[in-house]
Amino acid sequence: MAKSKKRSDCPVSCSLDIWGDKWSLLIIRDLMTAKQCTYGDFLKSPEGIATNILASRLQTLEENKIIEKLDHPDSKAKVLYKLTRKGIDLLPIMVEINLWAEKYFSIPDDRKQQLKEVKKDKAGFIKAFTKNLVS
Amino acid sequence: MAKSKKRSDCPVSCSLDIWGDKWSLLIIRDLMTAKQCTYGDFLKSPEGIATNILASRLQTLEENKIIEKLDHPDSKAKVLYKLTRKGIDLLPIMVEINLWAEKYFSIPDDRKQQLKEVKKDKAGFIKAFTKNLVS
DNA sequence: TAAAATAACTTGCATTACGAAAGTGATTTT
DNA sequence: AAAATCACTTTCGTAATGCAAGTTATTTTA
Repeated sequence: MAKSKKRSDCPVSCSLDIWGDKWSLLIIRDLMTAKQCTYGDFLKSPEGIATNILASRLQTLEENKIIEKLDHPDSKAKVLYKLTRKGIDLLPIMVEINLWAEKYFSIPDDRKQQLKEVKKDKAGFIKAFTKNLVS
Repeated sequence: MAKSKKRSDCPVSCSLDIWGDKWSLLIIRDLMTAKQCTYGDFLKSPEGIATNILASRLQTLEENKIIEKLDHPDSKAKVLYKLTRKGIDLLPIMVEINLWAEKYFSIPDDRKQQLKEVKKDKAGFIKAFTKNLVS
């Protein structure tokens, strides 16, 4: 896979160069909800990512230090993926995406419930959630 | 262009179905900084979007009510694009992207200056900036 | 302990999207 | 009246996507 050079110095452009596609943020979403995922876990998500696309995105995200690979404690056949601090710091973006989507789409009830908490104290939620992911 | 059906009920997935690509958020960025843009204005941005891609993205964003077309007051040959309220409400996401990028990339000095203000009072900044865009 | 299953990918191939360049038609300027 | 501008559209080569099947290493089952 060719390394795409950055299109400009704009922070938005630089960010999109890494995770600006239809799949990367879903991988990151999975890692925020589950903390650690195997390759197979990602495949179970409802959007149904193809195996080759998943492998390609995991590689790009790893190259950009958004995620990292770990040995699975129980089995040499499995691999664990988790967010780095850089990846965890995407949480505020993820939260705002959820809030925007809640305003303009109909979203699942369990998500709505969680967002109720978020709106009560956004900074507090981010801090607590981040702390949980970091540990 | 085929209308892509949504991949799941996840708010993140639904959002990415609309603007999850390398260009859409750059168009939105341009509209946030300039308030109104012509087709030619978008082409002037440093990332260098191709004309056919621009036309395609503008159409998708318009279909999804993120932007709208206006008649140009000075000329029948020109078209003005601006954000709808739904598009303006992407501002918090845009702000968080900028903050994340500032932390992990080196970004232009003028952007850094603006982000200093943001960090002083995020909610206040969003409110004021939104008000400016809405008017 | 040999065979089947699981896990994490990789490969092949058809379809779709992207990107660069040139072209079109409606205005607008010279 | 001719040239330029504006907002696209078209063409076409290349790259990315998506589906299915295949591969290799490791585990589990019979």
